[in-house]
Amino acid sequence: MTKNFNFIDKLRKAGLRPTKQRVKICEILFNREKTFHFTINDLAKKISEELNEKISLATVYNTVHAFEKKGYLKEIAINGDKSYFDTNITAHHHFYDEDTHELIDCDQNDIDSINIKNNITGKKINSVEILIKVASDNQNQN
Amino acid sequence: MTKNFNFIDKLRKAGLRPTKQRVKICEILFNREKTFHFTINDLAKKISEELNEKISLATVYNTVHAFEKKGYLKEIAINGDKSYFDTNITAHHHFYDEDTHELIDCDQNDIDSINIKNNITGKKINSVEILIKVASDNQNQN
DNA sequence: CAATAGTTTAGAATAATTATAATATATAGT
DNA sequence: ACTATATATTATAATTATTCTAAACTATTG
Repeated sequence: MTKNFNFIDKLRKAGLRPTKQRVKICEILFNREKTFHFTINDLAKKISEELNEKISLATVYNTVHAFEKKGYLKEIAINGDKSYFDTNITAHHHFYDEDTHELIDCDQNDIDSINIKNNITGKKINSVEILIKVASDNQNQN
Repeated sequence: MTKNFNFIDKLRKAGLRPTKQRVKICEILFNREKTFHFTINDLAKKISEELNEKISLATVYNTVHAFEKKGYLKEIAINGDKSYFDTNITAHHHFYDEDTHELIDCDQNDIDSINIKNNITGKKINSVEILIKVASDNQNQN
């Protein structure tokens, strides 16, 4: 469990107190190879599966939002009904599988650089996110 | 009111019964020059402002979703908390003003063509949406 | 180890959306 | 035009997602 020291450190550096709950959530979110796309609900479910303890939903919300504010998580643009978060905070894009409602990372290198010729005057561009919606080829979507 | 005939026709062609409520909603949505970005709530508010009648919220939901299914409206990808719809159903992209929470159309011509080199196997691309988040230049967002 | 500032928690409150079931309306067939 | 039937609308209830609240708890500082 040497990794938990990293999480405690990580939280401290962001000015967040390393509470038990936050460290646990860190373990679930950041102890993994590939990036993790999730809704608050997904995460809450994972917590009760992988941990034996239960963390209050309100705390999950608070923690995720705290992590997002500190840049440890990124909120992803998807059609409005749910809020998705992403542990991959580098600039990248997404495929959204409309059949399975799954989100898949799309490497920035898989898309030729995007050149925006016209910006809103007086504003600066904070981010450019591409969402590529895909679906099974032989399936008719009505 | 010659325009209402168009709406009745439009609804009929989509197999939707031209009810009073649907025609009214058509008037509000499609009797305008520039595209209209809205949440269900925005639309409901507009209805009670511009019309003297009141249409049940459930009907507004049903109608908007029926229109979306028929391709008269497009749902737009934004960070999860709200569902936005767009009367502009042509391929185009959006600026999202994080200061004002306003959505502005971005013409496809203002962005150099996007070339996606790697698709998910067995899937076909249904749409490619770009969201450009902007904010005031001299304002610090924490 | 005590004080305090920040955190967690259960549950209430709010907001967004969908379901329900009764009533009303549009359409097709006469 | 009239009636039967299918579909739509409505108010309200139910559901789901999210935020707020106030009390109990915990990490940090001195």
